[in-house]
Amino acid sequence: MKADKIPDIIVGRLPVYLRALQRMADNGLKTTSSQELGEHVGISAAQIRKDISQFGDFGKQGTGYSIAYLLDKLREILKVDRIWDVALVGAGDMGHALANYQGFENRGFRIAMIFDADSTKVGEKIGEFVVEDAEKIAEKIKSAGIKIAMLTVPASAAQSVADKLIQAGVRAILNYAPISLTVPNNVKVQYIDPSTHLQRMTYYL
Amino acid sequence: MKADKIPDIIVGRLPVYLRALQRMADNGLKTTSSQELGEHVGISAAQIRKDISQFGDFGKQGTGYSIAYLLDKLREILKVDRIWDVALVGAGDMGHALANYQGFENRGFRIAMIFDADSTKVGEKIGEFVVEDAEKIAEKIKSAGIKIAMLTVPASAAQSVADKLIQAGVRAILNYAPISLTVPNNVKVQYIDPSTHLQRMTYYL
DNA sequence: TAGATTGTTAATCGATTAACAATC
DNA sequence: TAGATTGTTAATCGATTAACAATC
Repeated sequence: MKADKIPDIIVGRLPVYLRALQRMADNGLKTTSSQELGEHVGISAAQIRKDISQFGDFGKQGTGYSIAYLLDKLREILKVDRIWDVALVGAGDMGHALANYQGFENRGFRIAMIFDADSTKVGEKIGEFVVEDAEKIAEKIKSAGIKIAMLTVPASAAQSVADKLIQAGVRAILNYAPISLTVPNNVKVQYIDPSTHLQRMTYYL
Repeated sequence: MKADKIPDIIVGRLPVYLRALQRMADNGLKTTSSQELGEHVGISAAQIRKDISQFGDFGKQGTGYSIAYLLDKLREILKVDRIWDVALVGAGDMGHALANYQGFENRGFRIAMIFDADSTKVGEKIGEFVVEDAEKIAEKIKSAGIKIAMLTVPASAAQSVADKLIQAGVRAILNYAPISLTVPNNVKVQYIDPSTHLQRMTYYL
């Protein structure tokens, strides 16, 4: 069955399924079951079947799911059956690590430009890119039609940079700055803050 | 009221409250309300009151919460009223960025040792640390009593390194490798995979 | 005191699980 | 055909919200 409005929590699990399936495909596997996929990602088979069935009937009774077919479908659903240009703002250590990161390849993303507000960093070469002046964010992002940005600036600058990005048309922000951003509800934010993630585990130690 | 078993989803929000409160304190604020805190972090006031009240009566009718007091309590609850030694495995770009990251200070963590399996990296100085041979993980982590590790190794090595870490006593893993880990249920894992996080947003573009 | 805001209850809403007919 | 596994339903479980008495 196809539902109209898919809960965020389900959408959030799809990339995890996608990643596991990509790995299975790399290992030469052709089919899998909700049971097997569930064991890989630590989610119940029932939930995986329910999640996937929100988008269509992609499996076959008796044999499970064709990995290649389900990969195609998930990529299409998540709109990563294309390559998205991503802007990176902040050319510090984290920005450098992301700029050199190979893990965006084949996952739907490509860093297209890097900005920094620090004039000593502007002009620096990082891989194939030259760091551009943060003053040019609005102009460059608008003319390139970029919708996705990664933010690796200090917390004190994050909100104002986010505002500028959104103003320029960005609709998805991956925020590495350790601060909650306030954004309009047509803009999505995901947070990566290692300290916060670690603090989610210390409670249980 | 104090509940015995706190849902994971509530524990997961506490670090976000903690971070916002720390910021308020840095800005010189003395008290806040569930309403105000909620606006900062994008969560309803009712939910914040409910979450916090699981652990005790930390607020005052009419005036709200003392920021300093609530900070103390949250740090205590999350067990970050101390400094945890953390092992970092993987001295690539991401490992370097984390080794140089200033954001663990005052959040309860300190990197204590860095490992890599690549013999050309062993001995390298990163900040105040010298990269140690991954062969020594078991021995060093056990003798230091380390419970927390960050994993920035390739996906292909992540599971076997995780197994070694757990064997040596690690109970919390922050995994930067783009792969789901299988761990016993007395071990916690948090995942940081920029591609996965980005894919959670493209659905909505 | 009057106003503000908590902690808590009950109602609502949403997510997960278990079970199984359908069917490959 | 016999065995396996899906998609879906209904039941259960859990989380969020709204409302308000208590009280600072």
